[in-house]
Amino acid sequence: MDSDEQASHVVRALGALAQDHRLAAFRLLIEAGGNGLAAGELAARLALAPSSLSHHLALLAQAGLVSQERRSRSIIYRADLAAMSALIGYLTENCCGGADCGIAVPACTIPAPCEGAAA
Amino acid sequence: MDSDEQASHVVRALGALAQDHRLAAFRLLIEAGGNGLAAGELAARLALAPSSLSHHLALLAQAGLVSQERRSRSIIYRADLAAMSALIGYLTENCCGGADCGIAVPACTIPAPCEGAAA
DNA sequence: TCGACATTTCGACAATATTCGAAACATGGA
DNA sequence: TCCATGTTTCGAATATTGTCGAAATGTCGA
Repeated sequence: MDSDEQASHVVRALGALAQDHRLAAFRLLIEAGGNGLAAGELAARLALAPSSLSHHLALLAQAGLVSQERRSRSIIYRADLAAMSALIGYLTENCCGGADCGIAVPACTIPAPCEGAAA
Repeated sequence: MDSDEQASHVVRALGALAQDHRLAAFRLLIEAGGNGLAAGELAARLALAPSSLSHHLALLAQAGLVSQERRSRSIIYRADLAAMSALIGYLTENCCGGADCGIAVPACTIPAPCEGAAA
């Protein structure tokens, strides 16, 4: 990926998170961990019409921040931590790659070694 | 700042960076370091009309990501590294505060101890 | 096969964003 | 004081976004 492509991808990811409902949805998915959440469950928690939420989830998916998997009648969404980490990595480099920098980015806490993404 | 306020501030900061020209402008300011860049210089490098750039800079300033200082006829803009660090910190917690996490955010490299923001 | 459930796609609408030129404002020098 | 320079504010045109209801798609159980 060349530099322009990368920047354009970052803009899309930032834009995907730069909206109240989408940021809230993503945070719920992070909180839900490997289990993920069904689209309907998210819509209910955010008090959004299913079609509105579907649109937002499509944007998040297009930015690569969430993945989807059909499970029976529901479609389960999960946050893509690697994509999020890559975004943070880009911002970190972007923040500290310049002329002067004395910022310490708080390290990722790694609270638990993943309890597994099983249902 | 309560949680909703914080999220709303983060949304604004993300939105400020979620645009080609604004992300490019911010990156130029990061690169320029403590010296900052004049609005006109930024407009020239981004090939944008001065009024358009002024609008973008106002958004970045409103999000707290850049500061401005008049120097003679020019207005010098500088990236606010602390604000950027806070944003990255929020995203990092947001990414890693959930149920499972094994992501290592690359540490800030701290290339130089700041060569001073003097003119 | 049929009906109920979960979600997406489509179509439309209001709200917001991006862009520019023209005009206004601020600063410094002749 | 007057003019040139650098930037912002204003006003308007176009594009994008966020929202919803209605209809279409996919899945399961009877």
